[in-house]
Amino acid sequence: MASRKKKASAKAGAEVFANDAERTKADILAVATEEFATYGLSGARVDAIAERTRTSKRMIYYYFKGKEGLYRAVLEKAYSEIRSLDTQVGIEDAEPVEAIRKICEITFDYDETHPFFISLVSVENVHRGRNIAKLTSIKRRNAGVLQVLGAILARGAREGVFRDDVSALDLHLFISSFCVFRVSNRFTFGTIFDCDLSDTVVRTRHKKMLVEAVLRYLQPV
Amino acid sequence: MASRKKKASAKAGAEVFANDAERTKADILAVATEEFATYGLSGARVDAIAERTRTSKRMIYYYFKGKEGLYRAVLEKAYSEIRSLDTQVGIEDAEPVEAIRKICEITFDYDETHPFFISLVSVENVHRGRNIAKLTSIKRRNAGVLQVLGAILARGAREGVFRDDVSALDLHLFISSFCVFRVSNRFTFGTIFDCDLSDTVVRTRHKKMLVEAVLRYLQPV
Amino acid sequence: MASRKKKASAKAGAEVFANDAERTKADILAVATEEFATYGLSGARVDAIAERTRTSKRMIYYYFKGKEGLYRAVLEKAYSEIRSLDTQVGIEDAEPVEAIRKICEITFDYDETHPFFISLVSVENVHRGRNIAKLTSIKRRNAGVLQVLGAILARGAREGVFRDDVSALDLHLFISSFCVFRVSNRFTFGTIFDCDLSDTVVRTRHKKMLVEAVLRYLQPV
Amino acid sequence: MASRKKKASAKAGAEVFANDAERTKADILAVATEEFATYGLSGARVDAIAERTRTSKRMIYYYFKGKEGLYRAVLEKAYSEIRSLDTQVGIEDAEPVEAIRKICEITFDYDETHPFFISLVSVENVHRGRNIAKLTSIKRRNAGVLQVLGAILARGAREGVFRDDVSALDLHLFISSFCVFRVSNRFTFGTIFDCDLSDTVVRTRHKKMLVEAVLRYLQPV
DNA sequence: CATGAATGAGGATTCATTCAT
DNA sequence: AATGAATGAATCCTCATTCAT
Repeated sequence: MASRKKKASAKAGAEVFANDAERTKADILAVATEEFATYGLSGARVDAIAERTRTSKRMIYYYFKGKEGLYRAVLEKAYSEIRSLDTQVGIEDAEPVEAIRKICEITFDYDETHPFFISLVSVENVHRGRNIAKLTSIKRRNAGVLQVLGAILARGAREGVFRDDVSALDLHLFISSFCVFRVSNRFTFGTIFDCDLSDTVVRTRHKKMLVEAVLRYLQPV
Repeated sequence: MASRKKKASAKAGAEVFANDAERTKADILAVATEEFATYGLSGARVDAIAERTRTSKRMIYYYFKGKEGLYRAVLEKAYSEIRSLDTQVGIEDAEPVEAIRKICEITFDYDETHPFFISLVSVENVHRGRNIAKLTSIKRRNAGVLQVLGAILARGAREGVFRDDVSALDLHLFISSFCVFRVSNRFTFGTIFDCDLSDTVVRTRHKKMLVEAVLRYLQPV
Repeated sequence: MASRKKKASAKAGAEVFANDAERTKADILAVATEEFATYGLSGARVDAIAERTRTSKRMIYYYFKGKEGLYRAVLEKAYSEIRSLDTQVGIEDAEPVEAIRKICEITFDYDETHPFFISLVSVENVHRGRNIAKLTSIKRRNAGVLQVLGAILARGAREGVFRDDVSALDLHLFISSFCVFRVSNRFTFGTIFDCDLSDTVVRTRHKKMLVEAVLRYLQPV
Repeated sequence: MASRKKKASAKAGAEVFANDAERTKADILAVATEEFATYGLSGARVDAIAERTRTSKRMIYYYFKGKEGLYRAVLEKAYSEIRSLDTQVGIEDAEPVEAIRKICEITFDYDETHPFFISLVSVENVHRGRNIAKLTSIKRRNAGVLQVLGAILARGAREGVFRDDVSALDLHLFISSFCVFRVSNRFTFGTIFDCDLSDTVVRTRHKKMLVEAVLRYLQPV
């Protein structure tokens, strides 16, 4: 009955999922992402995930072996979705200053619109990155930003618009810090300082602030 | 860390603790801080905390009512210890540029040396700041930084060394982002980009980077 | 007693239980009935119940959510079993005096043979009927006696054998008082007055006493 | 400090309590009576009792040895207070019919106004009268009613106003049943039959009903 | 691929009671 | 006669996981 429905809709929009199995897995992952992001690794409940899924709890074990397997799959999927960010854009050809501005803005917007991902990363860090260490695929893919940033920095330095003593790693750290922190710590920061970081006005101001700070920092002396 | 300090001072000057009750509570809090920071709210085990304590599990319930009560007490204590940071220093009288440099460095060093506190804040944010919202004392105390920063910014602007369109809130966010992120996300960042953010050389470089970025950003146009 | 019956019928006709789930639940309920009746709501031990069951403690939580859920289920089942008492009999057609005699005797015998039920009701009253208030099914079913009694009283009055100023409610209270009290208070009463209310001779005498008292009370003036 | 206050007031109104000890004990007993009546033997909490008392938890152990000792003391006190009922009255000299009417009404009123006592008796019966069996004093005192009733019945029979085949025990059971049940089972009865047995109109009607039923039952044939 | 029933092991919490002072 | 601190032993409950079908 439930499977019937799945098959029907799978055939209707056949372009996305090859088959039911993939759909089921994706469904579980989507729900699990939310659960892990909201309650943490230990706080997430397998039962709760199963309940909000089209399928049964048994399927989680069938596809992901167990809770930790599911968590790792969630983590992997979350990280795999940012990859596109840096490679797709094709900003290496743009003017250095513009390229940096673009990267800042894209990063800022991505983090702003993906709070579950940010939360997931927090969770993983609380657990000392034990799981991400095992997912080598993430490493391979995500380290790509550094190439992009490095190329832009190099060209900027060559063209005399950027100083030449800033590493791609440090610049990425700088940009990420601001973008991630605003989202990851919005609750404690918002509570303590009585402000709403998700407010549109604030968001716009902060995006501009980031770009300005980064570009000023990169200016040659 | 907090536990280290506590025990040391207890031995150094016996006058610190009025009685055993306070000692017992402090002991529990120190251990719990580590546990919650390491395993998260749900991941922390009351049994594990009790075992590493001078007292029994029963005492945790006697003094803190339950796991969540203990967590809240830990949170409160952790936040109460930073208060000193901004007020004690007395940097309001220093030259604006020097004052800002000092604040950046103090913040950087504090976060660097208090990873459990940083982790605790992450945990609290994953749980959407539900607990910190109830601890009004934290709010009162910690919002003090803004006064200090505001005064320095105002004087800097008056003296013409700072631009006048930067709010204390935004500046604090900027500084905190970098200092906190380096610690809170050191595992995922370190793994993905194959670097060790706790390395002394890196740390020194980043501290300098922060000061430079902040001061450049504050420069009048 | 309830457990006795259950097991017997389970063996007699295997069709009674559709599946193991129902059997497991019934098994737990039977044991729990005894435990709650004997030790009260707080005095009953989930562990003790589980131990005397075919299944494990975990199942109690699986099926009944918790101790209180189990207690409520026990209460509901106990009350659902009396329903038959009044409706099945079909005494509405009998001669009024005979009908009343019958009802007195049935009530007397039912209470006499169901001490666990009587005890359960005591327990529930000590807890101020908090749980029964939530079980609306009980209300619906058990209030049926009043219809039966009312019809008999009306006919008796019409035929001139009963006075016409007695309500079904009061009559039911009258009958129940005696039947229930004899069982519910047998221990304190028996101890204080050195008598055994469960003795066959006493029981017969009291049954006769009840009928006589009720019929005399109903006589027209 | 607290003891000071007690002594002062004890001296002021010295007529009631011989000393502080007696006052403290009475205070504890009063609170415990309510607690045991409301929550049952296992449901009552020593902490809860202590908290509502002028003294500390330690005193409960000092005076009553433990929870069960306290419960027994509560039981004993509750039963000792009815004693007066039968002996004080001095109705043996009244006309038999009037004497019976009086006894019915006194019993009815006493139970109606002492719901904690009634509840306590229920609790004790759920626990199979284990504790009351140990309190021989209760037995001695309370069995006195039978003498009184017996004397009245005998005189009534002699005077021809009562039948001569009714025992004092059975009559007492009859009267008690009604009076106790109305109070002890008011919650379940009230819920199931949607009525309020504590309503003044109902109460008056039931008191009259009891007297009438008893007197009719006692009438010679 | 799918499901409801079942569970061992562990986890949080509570309780009556005692101890040091 | 009194008190705050402390506690061992339960007691209720939950969780990730597996089994029978």
